[in-house]
Parts: sequence; structure tokens; C-alpha cells
Amino acid sequence: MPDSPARRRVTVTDIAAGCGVSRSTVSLVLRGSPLVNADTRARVQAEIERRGYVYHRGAASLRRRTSNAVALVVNDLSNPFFAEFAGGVDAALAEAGYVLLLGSTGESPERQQAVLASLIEHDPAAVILSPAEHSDPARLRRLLAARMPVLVFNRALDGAGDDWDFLALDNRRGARLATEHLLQQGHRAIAFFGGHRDSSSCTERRAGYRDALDAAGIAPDPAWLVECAPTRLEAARQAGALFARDPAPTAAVCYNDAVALGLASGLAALGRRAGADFALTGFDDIPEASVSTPPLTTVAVAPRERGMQAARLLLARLGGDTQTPRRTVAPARLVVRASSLVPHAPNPPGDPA
Amino acid sequence: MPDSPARRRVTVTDIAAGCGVSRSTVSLVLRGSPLVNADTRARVQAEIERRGYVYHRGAASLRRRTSNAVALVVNDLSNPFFAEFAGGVDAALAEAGYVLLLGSTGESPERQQAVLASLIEHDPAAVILSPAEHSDPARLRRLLAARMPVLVFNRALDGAGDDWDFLALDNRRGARLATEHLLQQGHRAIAFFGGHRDSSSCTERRAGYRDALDAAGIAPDPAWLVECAPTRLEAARQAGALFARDPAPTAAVCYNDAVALGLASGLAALGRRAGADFALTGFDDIPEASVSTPPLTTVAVAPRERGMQAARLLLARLGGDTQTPRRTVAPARLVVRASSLVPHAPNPPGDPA
DNA sequence: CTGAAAGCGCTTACAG
DNA sequence: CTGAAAGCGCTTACAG
Repeated sequence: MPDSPARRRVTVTDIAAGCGVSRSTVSLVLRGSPLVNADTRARVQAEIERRGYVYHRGAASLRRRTSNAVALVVNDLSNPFFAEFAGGVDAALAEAGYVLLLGSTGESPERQQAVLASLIEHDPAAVILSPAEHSDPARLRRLLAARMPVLVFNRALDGAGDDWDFLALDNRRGARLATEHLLQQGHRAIAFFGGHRDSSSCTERRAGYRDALDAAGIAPDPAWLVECAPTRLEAARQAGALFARDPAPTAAVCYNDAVALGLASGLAALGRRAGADFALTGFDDIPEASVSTPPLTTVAVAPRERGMQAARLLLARLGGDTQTPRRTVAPARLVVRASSLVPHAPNPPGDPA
Repeated sequence: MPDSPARRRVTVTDIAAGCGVSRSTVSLVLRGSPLVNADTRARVQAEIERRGYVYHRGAASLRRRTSNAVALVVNDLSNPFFAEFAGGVDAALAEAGYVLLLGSTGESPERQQAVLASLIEHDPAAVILSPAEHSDPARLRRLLAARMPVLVFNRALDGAGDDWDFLALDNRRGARLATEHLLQQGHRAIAFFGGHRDSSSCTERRAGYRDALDAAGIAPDPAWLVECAPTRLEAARQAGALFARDPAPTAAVCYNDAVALGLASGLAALGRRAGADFALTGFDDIPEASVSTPPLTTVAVAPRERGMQAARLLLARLGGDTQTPRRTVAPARLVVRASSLVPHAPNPPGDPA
């Protein structure tokens, strides 16, 4: 029996008629109410099965004014960091019976407004937003207002209001751990390489770097701070900047893994070998980090776990939680691999000090 | 003016009342009808802006019986292949004003049924499914029936019916290209390493491998076919199986990149070096492929482009396209890197032939 | 060009 | 325990 694609949809009315009960009763069965007689319930369920009835959640949501969708907006799924994060959100939502509406901005604030505007027309119960760089908090607020719980991930949105949740990565502590690790290898001249000063995560990571140097009594040379776009290519191009001054740094804390991998190939082009005569660390622990040459010492932020955490936090808000603080900082963990294991004598031979 | 979270939703009725027109007129303005007087339209639009009205697409879809959502079900966003694919789908949908409903199966046919059941309650206009291994076509068909256009990606679903679209990767041709490349390097004893015989993509890749050997007049030794789960770890463990017989293969076409990378480390553990004394190729061109040691020769399938292609094909179906054939095979392209550039003399020294 | 009325598929008091 | 009626927010003929 071939189905006609244009056939009429099966509704509660059809099910009700099909087994001689009212639509109310069918509705109660659908929602699992204990008020319905077991026999009646069984008859209704059989009819539902027989007719291949599909619940129309849009109609139900309209009537009940509820929603079981959550909107997620990320920069770009091609970035494994966001793909993992989205995977975690999806897993936690599915477990709770929610459905994921996904959009991406490609780091454009304009597309971000458009994508969010389109998603909220679908009436999500909550929104998870990993903001594009240079987002305008006021415009976002105008769009999302206080319609639904909102969780901002990863990038602070200043002035977005204190009724939105914020899940931050511990950028500062992560960078401090990486820097301390290099200090323990005996390095004293340690650069911070990559990222843009005006990005909040870069500022925070630099602060952690400075914390560690301060604690070790080292005043960072301004020449140790090298900016570059957070891409592999740019990092490779900027490698030379590390060696403009003498003495040059012997190690670098990189803004993220992409930058660290780029720097590694940039060093190779300059006849130096990361992990052999120059120590470096990354940030993120992307999949490549463990298989690159040398494997990359980095700071793991467990994006998948962050996604599950973000989703669960919002689901708790929907459940009426008002206890949890609005700002959560997720832990960062140092993963030591070969790229940083280049010991540097604290007092190089020939140094009289 | 702090918004009360529980405040009543602004509806077309409010907008109509707010500027003294009927709801019909507001609706016409919303849908961009040319029937409305320019003045009236401007007044309505101003009121919409002023009140922060958000279109309730669910209500509109209910009334109009249309939908602008497309459901996508993949195995796992942690797999960059699917993340890229999803990114492509998202990009093409957003461009067309559609919204993406995402679900994942984790390769479990049970979860696949549950996830699809949940997604179709949201009444998507179309479904893109990258089936979990061991999917049951009959069960899927019972769920999705002919309710909406369906596109199956990557894995054939035998007996799913010929009204569903199928977007296949050119597994056979891809594997043939890889094998021909190794033949050109002078290899004669070439293994096919990894994957499970019962997976359709493995069968197809093996067929392409055989095509190339056949054309070169080589009868593959059965010992050259090594099965293993398509993971890095399993591949590393199975590396020894390649050298069980003498003479052993000098090169291997691997089922995919994960397997190839695993084999490379398995070889290292056996004192052999991929790209130096053993040639190998992968499949997929995952991001790690270009940064591994040695960089991996592989077959690129451009998952992001496949995602855009899948979405566009379905959008065309929704637009009434009945011309495009149901089965589309996407091209595969050989990317040559160092792992396969191990020349092997056609007549090794000491061989009298 | 604009308005009154019906209806998409569901749920929820309210009677019985 | 079950049914009749109203209504969620929108759109669509149909009058005017």
C-alpha cells in the first residue's frame, strides 16, 4: 500500500473517532495521564499505532505555551571545539527529551542577529549562545530580551545584564598552569604568542601568563608579547617575531592549539624544532594536538562536557532553579606532551650570575 | 524598564489593536503582501518594532501546514566528518531561510529511532539521515513513511524505497585512485587494511581497490585483506597482521584516515616507519591527516560541500523538483602527501624475473 | 485595500 | 473516568 505523499495528516480527532472516544481522552492518553481507564488507554494506543499517528508538538506547544526546543548558536561547526560543544549540548538535551535548534554565525555579528531572529521565531524554551567576536550586547538584548533563559558561553558579553547565565572557561588559570609548567622546565624568557589583545579570552590568558611570571619574580619583556590572528597560517608567518630581539625567548605559551601548531611549522621554516630546541604549549586540546609532531602540551577544556554542563544548567533554570549562581567557571587542565619538554638550564653555561 | 519574564506574549492582535487595523492586515504585512497600503504597512511595521513583536512560526505553520525546519540526524558531532557535513547543511539551510533541527545517534539504531521520532514531532519539512550502522530500513520507513522528503547520506539503506534520495560518496573510485597511486610508485603487493566487510562503504572501497589491481593484472592475495574496527586503536593493534606472510605487502590502502593513523603508529611499534619503508593511504582527509607524521595521502570527500549539496537537493525537492535522479554520487579526490611516497622498485634487486 | 469568521491540531478547565 | 467547548497565534478565503 503505497502512501500518497499528499494524504491528510492523522490527528487526535481521527484517533478519537477510530476508537469511539473523545479527543480529550486521546489527549490524556498521549500525555500519559493516570485518569484514563486501562482498557480505554490500550484501545487508544492500538489505534495510534495502527494509524501511524505523529504527535504535533507545535500545536501542543501553542496551546500549552511550552516548548521543548533549545536553540544553540555557535561560530562554526568546522571548528572541533564548537562541534564538540554542540555534541555535548545535543547529548544532554536528548537525554532530557529536548530537541536542538542549531545555528551558526561564522563570527559575524550581523549573521548572529539574523540567525537568532530566525531561531526565536521557533519559540525555543532557552537559548545557548557562544557569541561572535564584536557582538553588540545591547542589540542581542533587544532581540532576546527576557523572553527565555539565555546562557552565554565562552566569551563575556559585557552589559548583557545579570539575568543571563555565563559559562566561562578558566582561561586565566589554564594559561597560568601552562606558564608555570614552562618555568618548571627552567625557562625564564617565555613569550605569550598569538591572539588579539581585544578578545576577552586572549586578555584572560595573558593575565594568567603574567600571574605565573609575577609569582616567579620575572618582569615580562614587552617584546615577548606577540599578537597574531588565531589561525595556523598567521602563526606560522609570525614565528620570526619571537627572535627579533636578543636574548630571544626559549619558550612560548600560545593563545591556542591552532596558533601553537602554526608556530611549530613556522619554527621549522626557521631551522628550529619545537619540542627540541624551543618549548611551547597550546590551549584547547583539539584532536590534532595529540598526533602532531611533536605532540602538543596544551590546556584541556573538555568542550563536550561544557556543552552538557551548559544544557543542564539551562534545563535547571527551566525547572525553576534560581539558586545556581549566574556565572560559572569551568576548570582547565594541563595536558603535558612532548612539545614543552625542552629543559632549559636556569643558569646557562657561561653565565656568571 | 526591566522586563517581567512572565509577561504576556505580544501577538498580531496586540499589533492590530495598537494601530487600529485588523489582524488580517497585520498578517498581510508580516507576509509581505503587496495588497496593503504603504501608509498602513509603515504604521504596522513601526508598531511591530515598538512592541518587540516576534512572529510565532509554529502558529503560522500550523495554520498554513508548512514548515521551514529541516531535521538532520548524524552519528556524532565529535567526528569531524559529520561536524563538517552538519556545518554544510546548516549553511545551505540558513541561506534559504530554513532552520536546522539536529539529532545524533551515536551509531545506535535504537537511539536513531528515538531521535527521529522526537524530531518528526516538530514537523520538519524534510529529513537528512546519515544512518547508523545496522539500521533497519523497514523500521525507519514505518517512522518516516512518505510524510516528507528524505535524503539518506553516506550509507546505503537497502530496501528503503526509491522515493528517498541517496547521496553517496564515490567510495569505489576513491579507493581505486589510491590504489593506482601506490601502483604507480612501483608497489605490487598492496594490502587493503581495516574496516568491516559487512559495512557498505568498506565493500565499495574494497571493490575499487580490486578494480585497480585487476587492471594492473595483479591477483590480490587473500592475506592482503585485513579487517579491523575503524578506530585508531584497533588499527594499531592489527598492524602485525600485515606481516604474517612472506613476502609481506609493501603498501596498504587503508579503510579511512583513523585506521591509517592507527596503522602508522602500529608500524612504528614494529620498528617500521610509514612513509619511509611502508607506503599507506587513508580516506576522508580529516584535519589530522595534513599534520600527522608523516602527512597522510588520502581521499578527500569534502564533507562540508556534501552537506550543502544534501540540503540543496532536498530544498529543490520541496520546490517541486522531480527531475534530479534519486541517487547522486559525490566525487572523491586523491590528496597526495608524504605517507604514500615510498617508491618500490618493480623488480627488486636479486629478483631474477 | 480592509475586516469578520473559521480553522490548523492540540489541551484544559468544567460538567457530568 | 469521559465529553463539549473554548482558545493558543496565526492565515485564508470571502465580503465589502
